[in-house]
Amino acid sequence: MMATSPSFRRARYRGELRAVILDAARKLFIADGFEAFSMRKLAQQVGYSPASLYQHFSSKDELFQCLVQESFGKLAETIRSAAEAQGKDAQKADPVELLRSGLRAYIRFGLEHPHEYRFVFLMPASQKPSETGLAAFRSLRHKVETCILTGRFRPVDPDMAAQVLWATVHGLISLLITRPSFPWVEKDMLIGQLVDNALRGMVAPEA
Amino acid sequence: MMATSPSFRRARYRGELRAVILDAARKLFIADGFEAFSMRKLAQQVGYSPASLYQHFSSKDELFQCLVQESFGKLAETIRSAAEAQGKDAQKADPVELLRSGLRAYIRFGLEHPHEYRFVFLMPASQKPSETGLAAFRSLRHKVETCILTGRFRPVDPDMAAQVLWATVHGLISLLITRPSFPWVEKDMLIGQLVDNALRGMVAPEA
Amino acid sequence: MMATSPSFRRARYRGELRAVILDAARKLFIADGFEAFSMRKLAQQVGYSPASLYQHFSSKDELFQCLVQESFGKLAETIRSAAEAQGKDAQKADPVELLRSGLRAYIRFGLEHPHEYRFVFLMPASQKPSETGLAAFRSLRHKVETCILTGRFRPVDPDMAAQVLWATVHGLISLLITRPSFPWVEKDMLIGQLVDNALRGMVAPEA
Amino acid sequence: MMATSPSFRRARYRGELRAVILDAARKLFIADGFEAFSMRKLAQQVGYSPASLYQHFSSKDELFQCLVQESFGKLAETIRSAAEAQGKDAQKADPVELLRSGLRAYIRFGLEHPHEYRFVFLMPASQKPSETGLAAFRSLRHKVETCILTGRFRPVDPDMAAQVLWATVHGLISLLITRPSFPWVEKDMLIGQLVDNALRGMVAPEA
DNA sequence: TATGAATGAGTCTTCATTCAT
DNA sequence: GATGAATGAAGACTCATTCAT
Repeated sequence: MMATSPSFRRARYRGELRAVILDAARKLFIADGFEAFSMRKLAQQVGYSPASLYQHFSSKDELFQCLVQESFGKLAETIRSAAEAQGKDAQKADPVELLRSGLRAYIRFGLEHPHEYRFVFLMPASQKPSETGLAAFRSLRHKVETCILTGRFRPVDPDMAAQVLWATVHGLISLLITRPSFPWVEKDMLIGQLVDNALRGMVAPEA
Repeated sequence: MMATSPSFRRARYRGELRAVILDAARKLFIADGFEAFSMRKLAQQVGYSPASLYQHFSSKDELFQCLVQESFGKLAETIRSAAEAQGKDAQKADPVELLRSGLRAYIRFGLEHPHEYRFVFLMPASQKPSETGLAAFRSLRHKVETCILTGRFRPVDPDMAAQVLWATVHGLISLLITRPSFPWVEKDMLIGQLVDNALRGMVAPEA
Repeated sequence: MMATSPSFRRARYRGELRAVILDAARKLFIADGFEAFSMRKLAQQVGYSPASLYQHFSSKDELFQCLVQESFGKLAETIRSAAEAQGKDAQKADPVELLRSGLRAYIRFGLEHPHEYRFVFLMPASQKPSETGLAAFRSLRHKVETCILTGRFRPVDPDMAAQVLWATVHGLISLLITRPSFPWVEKDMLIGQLVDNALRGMVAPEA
Repeated sequence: MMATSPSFRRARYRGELRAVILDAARKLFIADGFEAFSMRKLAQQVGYSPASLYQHFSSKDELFQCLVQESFGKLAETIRSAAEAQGKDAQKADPVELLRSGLRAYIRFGLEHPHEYRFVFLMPASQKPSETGLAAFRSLRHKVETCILTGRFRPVDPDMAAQVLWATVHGLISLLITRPSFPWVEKDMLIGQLVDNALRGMVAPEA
């Protein structure tokens, strides 16, 4: 890696270092796993002394929390932009379709950013549900509510329905991430079927 | 605890020690988490010297793998016995109902033995799917196949359907385990709805 | 504290900073003890960067020596002013009473400025007796000499008598400072008795 | 030092290591002071790896406490044996003389074992007065009481008198230890005078 | 003058593991 | 079987200090 070359290091702008360190940290977490991560290794990776890291992050824990926050931010951003993209024809469009594409976007994000997803959902987490996390869930529930209010879904508790959907998609993402060597069927089809199946179970039978 | 008393130790039969050690190890994992586990603490818990453990397990890793195997065994056994319990009237009974109660048994096991489930599915796992695991999955797929062949399910790829179901229930278990502080709705209802919803999405529309 | 506000800092005159730093350093020593003191913490307390301190003190050690000097100065000043206060009627007054009040002033200083006293006498000291220290001792010896020359004290070596007295009062100060939780009797009485007893041992028996 | 030679090390008997480590630790404390002491240096001195020390002492602090205890033990033992040595003719002997020789023994111990004394009285101590320490003080107070009850001392509070005496002798010891370069008068005479003077101040005037 | 960045040396401590007894 | 002793490697983190800006 060029990262350790002094000339490269000297070129870094002010304050950029936090980002550089965070990137390297993420790589290490990804490569070696949560347990194998150490400040020493990170310092080596970045090309600095271990002590240097502590000028940018007060502790290993703070650094890790930053990583989680970043990942969560990306997830939230993805969800939000996906929602906005469809916001235009939201009124005309079938709310079930909106929900379907939202769920797919969520799964896609998880699979395309497995490490971010890991940070957010598959790691010894700070126990309290973050406000951002709750906001994301509320957004999902809102979509579900629309489906129910418009009669497209059976009349069920929107909280419960949203939790069922979240659990469903989370299950697929986490299994695909943590069991990559399982003989899965073709993934896109699997994703499609999982989402379709969950929604099909919710839609009200046509009069 | 009496476990550390010499007299108690002397009473142990040969080979029994492996079990004693494994039990203590599990307790430690449960109590302190994966990261805090160490051979030293285990030895102290058992009442032996750290060196002694190496006469029963060649390494920390082997010990851990044994723990995983044990947990997996319990899971497999639970599933199998649940299946057998219903096997008698399997021919008469609705295959969808068989499947439903199987899925519920799986979820129940996960929630009643969160640590076992954690060992099997939520830990930095040895990557190859174990034969026992595949067997368990095949058992699930078999039930799904029956549903399809009897026309109770839409005609879909049984592999895919089984994977969808597995992901669905796994998602709920893992979220309930790792995010206990999320404001979940009443659990039994949630479980029921999740399973019902997934199955409802699969059953063939009545002619 | 306002000490860290830039506006406050800007108001400081040149050279004043040394004093500000020394004051903060003393506070830190007092609050956290000698071992916990560090340049970093000092810098933080003062509101400057650690590097800044090195423009005012060449090293941690120099800074510490300054602190000791300061403390010693206060002690010397206290003793001297106490002596002067009684200097007026020195000729009429009983020299033993002068000595008594001097010793009491010394003890009082130690107990009222335990940290100063600590700096001077209870810390890994630079080994050579400072000139200031010797001067202070000479002042004590002079008072003793007067007692001897006027026949109020037994005819003993004034050096020895002065050392005995110094050791006696130092012992009380240092024990009271370092063993605050010992079940001491009432302090003022203890001080009075200690001084009175030492002097009583020295006065010549009345003809 | 031979201490690091393997052949020497191998010769060590079981359990002897604690003593070896403690001795080396004391030397280090003496040589470099409390602050400069580190487990690393100790390990190097003893010829072992740092980790080894932790099999004999659970922490740096425990090791230090052992050192203090040992020193205190020696002090207590010295005092006690000195008392016993005179116990035979205790009834006939002048109680003041008993006290005098006790105080001298205490000072002698402090000067002959300055490091022990340092550990016990001149170091950042665990704050509560140890039971052993209180016992030693009570023994001193008892001697004082005898002097008072037999009319040899003025009728004063024995607690206060004992504290005055303790402070007096402690002052001399600690100054002689920490200020070795001060121009002291001849030590034996100084000791004699200090003790005699303190006692002289306490004895009741002859009728 | 002040400081952000950097660091080499050092802190205590824990770990899994080995080996002679 | 069991263990006391020992260790190399690693852990997070702090320190006083320097230097270019």
